Amino acid sequence: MGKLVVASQSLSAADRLQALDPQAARRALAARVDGRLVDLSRLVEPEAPVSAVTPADPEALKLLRHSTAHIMAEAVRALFPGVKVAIGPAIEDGFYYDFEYTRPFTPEDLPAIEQKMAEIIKSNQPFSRRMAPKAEALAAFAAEGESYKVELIEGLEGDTVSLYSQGGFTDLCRGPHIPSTGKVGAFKLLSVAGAYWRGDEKNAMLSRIYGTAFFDKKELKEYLHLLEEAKRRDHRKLGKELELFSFHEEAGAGLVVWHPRGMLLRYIIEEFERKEHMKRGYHMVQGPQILKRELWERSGHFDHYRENMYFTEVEGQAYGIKPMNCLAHMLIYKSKVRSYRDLPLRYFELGTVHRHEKSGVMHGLTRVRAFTQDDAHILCTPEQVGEEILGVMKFVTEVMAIFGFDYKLELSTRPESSIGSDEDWERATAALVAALQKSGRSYEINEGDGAFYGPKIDVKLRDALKREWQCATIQCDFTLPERFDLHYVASDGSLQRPVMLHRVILGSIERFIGVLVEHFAGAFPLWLAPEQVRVLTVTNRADDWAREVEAELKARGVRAESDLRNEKLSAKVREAQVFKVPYMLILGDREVDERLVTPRLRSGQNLEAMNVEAFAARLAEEAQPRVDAQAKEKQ
RNA sequence: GCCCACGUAGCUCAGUAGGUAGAGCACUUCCUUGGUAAGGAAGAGGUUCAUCGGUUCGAUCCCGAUCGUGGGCUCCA
Repeated sequence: MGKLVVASQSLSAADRLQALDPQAARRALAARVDGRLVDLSRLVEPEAPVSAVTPADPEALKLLRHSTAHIMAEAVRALFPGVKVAIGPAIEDGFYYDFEYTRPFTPEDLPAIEQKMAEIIKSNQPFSRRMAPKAEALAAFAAEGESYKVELIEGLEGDTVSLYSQGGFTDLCRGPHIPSTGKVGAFKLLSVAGAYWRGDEKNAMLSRIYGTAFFDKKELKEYLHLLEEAKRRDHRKLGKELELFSFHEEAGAGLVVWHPRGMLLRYIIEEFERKEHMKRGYHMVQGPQILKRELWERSGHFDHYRENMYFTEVEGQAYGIKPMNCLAHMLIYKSKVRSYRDLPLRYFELGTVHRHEKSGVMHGLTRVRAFTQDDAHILCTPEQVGEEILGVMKFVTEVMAIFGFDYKLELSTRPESSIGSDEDWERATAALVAALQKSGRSYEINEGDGAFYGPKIDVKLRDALKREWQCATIQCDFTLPERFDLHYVASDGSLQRPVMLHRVILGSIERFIGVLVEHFAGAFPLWLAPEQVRVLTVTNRADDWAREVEAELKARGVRAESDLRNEKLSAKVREAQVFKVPYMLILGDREVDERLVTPRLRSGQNLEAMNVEAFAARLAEEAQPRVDAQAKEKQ
């Protein structure tokens, strides 16, 4: 709460704004006093600077949505007597409110709630704020059976709490709110979901209703359109349409089956990765899928990661199916005596791991139970750690630029369940922080979000729809080298302990491909497109020439196919468009006579007829790994 | 793992107040040789509606369990 002194000559924020700028005052939803948002009805000191928060203000939507959540709570209370209200904040794209009722709410309940909300909005009830002594508020909520509010108040500091009322509904709330319910221009309830009280799975499951609100109907319509666009780009839908991959109930949840086109895409990405790693001094290695259980006990995985692992037994010997690739890499390091002159050693593996994810968390390619990481472990001296981390960060920057992603950085620190000494954690964290600072990029901190063996830098990609995805991560580990007793001979002849960095660039190939599909809406840039060129014949008189063109392109390394079916050209064009093939070559009598091809771009644009050599030269130029601006355009 | 919803032909979806199921696309055959997003005709396709069990004279439709999917929560590359 603000520490505003109510002087005798204090005016409400609304009055102050009225005096300052009547035009803005009319549109104001709240006021900003000393940088703090307050209700228009709040009294403010005469000297305090006041400005209007109008719908154009970035904070305004949050206010509106939070107020709409209150309106929804009022509607739900009116329609479902006995319901308990929990919390209802504004979120990224809207708001929600959590309830406890004799039964969970279902989508069928939403229309009635929306209708009631519309009535409340139409009646234009003012939101009014009052401060109440804690004891009084507690008694009031307890009398109504609002046990969640009671719990919230008990957790609050101070002697008084603020309450907001509109119509017949009063809620514990910090505020501020819009002046009255009539300011809600457009809203929609979107979905229902279960949610744990206070986000803890040990607590009761509440019934959550999600919705969104805007100042006018046009904005709501645009938002709903964006949801449609996201649906259109959904990699699960496109993955099926483009014949990239499939999932099968009979195979198991979260297990991807790659079809030829999807596998080709994977191959292209993996080959790109191998080359990029070789350029940067990594060695390719490969470990087995299963390793003895004792090894997982030694590494700490058995104690800290068992829930996520699959185990099997052969001839009385217990094995763990690998959920991470680090163990084999340590065995390689240990296979001979290492000198400081050998370091850093960078082991790279496209390693397929299996993790037993909880049944409710799988999601297309982005959350699966078996996936391949572009994983590497860097073993180096303590002095080399900083430079190695920076090297990885540079690697990430270069690769993301090629794929066309912007990203942000996060630092995750020691979690509750972890191994290693405090000193090691401090050293490791300090090394990451130093590298982050040296990189000059800003970063956020996630307390307690590190891996069990070390802190990490997470890289979150931002895709074309501004959604964020966790892909790359860099983890600093002093503990596993200790547990596996790794060492190297230092320049003075003494045995020293190396430091290990765990890192991935794309993360999981599966997830990354899912993100790529959505980012490009399936229209991959030429270098990634599984099928780069499709040769289309106008009549079967061009079949021989088409076969020749296809063979010639293939010989030059172009991924070309031809469509010689007895179909009209328009049908062939349509199918190639559906598969989002970057180039079509139209071959009719004219092309046959002059041994030419007429390229048609995915955008619909036609190029002049040219010979195969000229076309191949154009492709060779365009097919370098880099972002094709055209491919990012909407299809 | 938890809450809610859903699971009908390869795909997208209709349908039955419980009486043994339909369309479009795709597929096959034939006709058509047609210049830039679907030419025409015929045919085949579900062991009967995810699986198993229950209620019922009778279940795709009601109930339960299991598997899977979707939206969330928790967790995560």
